[in-house]
Amino acid sequence: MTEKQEKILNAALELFAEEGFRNTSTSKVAKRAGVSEGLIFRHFENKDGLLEAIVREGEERAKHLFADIVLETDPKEVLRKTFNMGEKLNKSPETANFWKLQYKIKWELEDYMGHKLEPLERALESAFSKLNYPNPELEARFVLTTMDGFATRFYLDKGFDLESGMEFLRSKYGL
Amino acid sequence: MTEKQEKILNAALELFAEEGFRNTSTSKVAKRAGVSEGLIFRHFENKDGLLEAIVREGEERAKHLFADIVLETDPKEVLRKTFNMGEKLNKSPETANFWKLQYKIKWELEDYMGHKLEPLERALESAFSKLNYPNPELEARFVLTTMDGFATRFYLDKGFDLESGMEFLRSKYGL
Amino acid sequence: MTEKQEKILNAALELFAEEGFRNTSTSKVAKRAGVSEGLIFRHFENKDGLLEAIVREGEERAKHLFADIVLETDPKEVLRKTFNMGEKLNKSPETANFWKLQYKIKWELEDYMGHKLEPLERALESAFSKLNYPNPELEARFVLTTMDGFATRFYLDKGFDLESGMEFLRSKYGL
Amino acid sequence: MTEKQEKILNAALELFAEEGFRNTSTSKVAKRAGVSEGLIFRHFENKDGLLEAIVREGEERAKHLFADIVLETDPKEVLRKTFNMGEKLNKSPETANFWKLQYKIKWELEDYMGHKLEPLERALESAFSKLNYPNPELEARFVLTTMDGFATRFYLDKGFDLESGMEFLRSKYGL
DNA sequence: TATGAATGAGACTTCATTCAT
DNA sequence: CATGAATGAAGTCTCATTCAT
Repeated sequence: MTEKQEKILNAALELFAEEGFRNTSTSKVAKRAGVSEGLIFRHFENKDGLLEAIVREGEERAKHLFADIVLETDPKEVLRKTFNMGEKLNKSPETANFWKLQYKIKWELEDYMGHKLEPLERALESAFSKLNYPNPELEARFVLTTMDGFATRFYLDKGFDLESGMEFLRSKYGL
Repeated sequence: MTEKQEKILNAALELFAEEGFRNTSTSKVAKRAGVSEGLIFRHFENKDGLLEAIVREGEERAKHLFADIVLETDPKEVLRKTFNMGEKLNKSPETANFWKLQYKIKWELEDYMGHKLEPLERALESAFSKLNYPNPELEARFVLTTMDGFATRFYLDKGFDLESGMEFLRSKYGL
Repeated sequence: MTEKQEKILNAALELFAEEGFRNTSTSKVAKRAGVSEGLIFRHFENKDGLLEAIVREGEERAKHLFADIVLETDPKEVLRKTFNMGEKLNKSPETANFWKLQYKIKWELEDYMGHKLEPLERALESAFSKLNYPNPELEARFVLTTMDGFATRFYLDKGFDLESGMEFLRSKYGL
Repeated sequence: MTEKQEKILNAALELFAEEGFRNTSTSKVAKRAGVSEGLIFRHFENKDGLLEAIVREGEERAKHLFADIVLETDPKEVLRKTFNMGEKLNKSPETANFWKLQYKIKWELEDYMGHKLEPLERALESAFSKLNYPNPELEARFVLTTMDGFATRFYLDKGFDLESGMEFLRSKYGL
């Protein structure tokens, strides 16, 4: 990954997140990256290729984000770490932008990309099982979908306080 | 609203929902509506005007959808009716399409459109208050955001069973 | 066929014949036709669509050109008319351009388009048969391929005299 | 001519013949030659330089091809060798490709390149003169143009049998 | 009101060519 | 001699919008 490739990727990330994939022209990306438009196509083949590269990076980062949770064996700790993820999505403007884009993309691709979340779902399922919840599978899916709702709202509604939502979840699950 | 205006609006609704706003050309809309392209501009001024009209209709329909809940005074009944909304979003392919588009639009407009939900949020708040929940305001927002998460997933993940989610919520709230 | 469609077609014909299909940009065509570039695509869908339209017209004109020969029953007259075709290809600069393009296209499409010539080939075959030539089929193909060679050279070599070639053929076949 | 120069030339030859000059990018040539794109420009200056090199090689090979005929003094033998050229154009796929390209180029350059054929034309003229044909000059040009027609058709029409054409010519000239 | 031909700006993409390494 | 990243001009095509009819 050369320096200019990174510049392109970052510019694309910002612009796609700000204005959407379809709404961002490759020429805008090139301009923001300080690079000739043609270079985008040499490195990523397509405008779609750019998006793919970003999606792949999202999957990579998601893996890292989840690793700590998935490897945890103490069920309460699994829940606690899950509900702490909110902070991690919001560490820097770049990170926030990055995850916002991942959410936005889902609608442009009409693709749930649920496979990203599967390991996490299984970890939660196992935790709820250990905690003797009556229906661990549903409970796990419920928690994740709820957190998705919180994240979605967080990215769309500037006034929404993500942390208070997470705190609410913690109290619901007795943490 | 003349007959042709309706045809245009419906065609736009379908296409925007299927392929996205930016990805749908006015010429496609005209073709699907069986109408000349120019007519769109006579009636709606802009492509954006088309979208606005659709958004306005969404607000209208949302009002109707919520009216029954907002006017309810029995708190348990408020919750029950809220958790029954899932069915209403899915009555016909047209309705499903309509509400899917409303969700999709949020991301294209970067607008939470939270005001649509405000009356409902207040109704839930009041219900939770009557039921002596410790933090009715948070509880209300939590329920709505969760339902948003369920709906989002429902529209993106063909395999997702909305009704089982609603059933889950009902059991959580002892209904 | 509107007036502007014809202008586009004529401009394309001239430019494709002068500079080749691949070497001619749609913007050049539009400029020469005095028309916006987009209009080309509204009417012909593609740059290829433009070429197709021209090829179709070539087939049409070829039919007309051959009709008189194909309907002739006197074998000597069939040959005479065939060898007179040279003149017809050269009546006006436009006609010359038109047929030159048909020859040129064959190489860009890698397509012999032999079907255009089939009726003519059968007519010649029948004529040679009546004249008791030993191998009418080969004789017919030979004559046509020879004439193709003459035409090719005529279009590429400004100094080549097509009529003297035709005269030569006439004398070879005793006309 | 270094080894890499040859590789480039051969790759260009193949690709130009298969897909045409304009339709072949220098990057494709470089890839097929297994060479960096820049090297093409170091060795041939231009994309046009590549074509020129190929044309020059065509002239070289044509000289060799004709040498045997031009030096022949027996007129019948001149004709016989001329009509045997068909085989030589078709010895290997590479040779076939090479000559096909020479034909194709004529249309892209709008250049008859008749000078290549001049020595051959004079040889035929002299042969026909010795054989007392009434118009040796015309006869010679006629034969060559006819053979050109046969070759053209051979390269464009996969179903065309060149050898039967040559055989036909031989019988016409009593060989 | 309604049509659809026409436009012009801008989208994505390709490509010959240059140049630092 | 050799590479391949980088550029900039140009190419094909799309599309919202206008306008004569």
